[in-house]
Amino acid sequence: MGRAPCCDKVGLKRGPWTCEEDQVLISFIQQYGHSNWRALPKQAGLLRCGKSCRLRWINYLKPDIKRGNFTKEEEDTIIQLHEMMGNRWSAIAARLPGRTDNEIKNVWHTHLKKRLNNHNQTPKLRGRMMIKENLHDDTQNNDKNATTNSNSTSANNFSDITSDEARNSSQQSGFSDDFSSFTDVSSIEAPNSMDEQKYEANESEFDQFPIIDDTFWSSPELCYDSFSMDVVFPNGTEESQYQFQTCQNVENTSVNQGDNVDFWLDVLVNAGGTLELPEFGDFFVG
DNA sequence: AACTCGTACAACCGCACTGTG
DNA sequence: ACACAGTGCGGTTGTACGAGT
Repeated sequence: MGRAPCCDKVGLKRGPWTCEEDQVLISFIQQYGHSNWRALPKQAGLLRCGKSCRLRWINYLKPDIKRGNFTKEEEDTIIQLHEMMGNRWSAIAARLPGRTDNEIKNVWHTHLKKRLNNHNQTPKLRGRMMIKENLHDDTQNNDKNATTNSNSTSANNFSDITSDEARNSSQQSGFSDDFSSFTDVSSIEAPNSMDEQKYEANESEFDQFPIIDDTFWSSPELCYDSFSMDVVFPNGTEESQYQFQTCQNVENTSVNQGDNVDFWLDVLVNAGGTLELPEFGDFFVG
């Protein structure tokens, strides 16, 4: 059985909104709010369906909507977030205050896709996570996945290895102007230092860490709650907080590459700290 | 001036998700 | 557990407008 349509289309107006309709909608919402979109047009005296009213309000009339062209920074952010999240426009819009998912979607299809195509190819997100120090205690996973050695030697090795990998990867992709194909996360600082414990992973352990490719964020085998972190770019000029959201089904988790993914993501969820990217080559944070 | 074509963006459509009875 | 209404989301379409011929 199909669902009933959201509104009865008979007698309802479609197409572009007029100034008068906008004014009616604005003043009604200012006065009564929009607790029920379905009932709103009738109450407001608009010959539109509730869905159309909601869309018009959210995408155009809401007071905090930022109009005008996207800045270079906003476009860069969209590119980065899109690489990370894919076509999850609402999630991307959540990171750009005043911008709507529809607007971002449009600007992606009309401007940014082209801009990336001009670079011959879309940059690939690829990366590995590594926790160096200052993390919450997690002794259960700690035994399995990390040592408590606070010496930074391994972290340096890690940087060397990934630098080479990054360079190789970048060469293979032939993409090195604005982005490369490797994301490297070398350290996380937890905000709460009371129960911190230092972790470090050696190279062989690191080799088993999950690669963060496109499927990482959408694979049904990798289902986690959301987590966020600050990413500091190596040139020190850009700093952004990235919200990673995945589906919520930890029950059916099965990770071929071992349990490390559980551990690291648990740590990330709990830490919410700062990531400092090592100093090497070009790279893309997606 | 008239026409065609491409671009930008607002709006629509259908499906998915969530809350509720 | 189920059905349904309301809402959110992403893909797609429609239309206005400017550039080119």
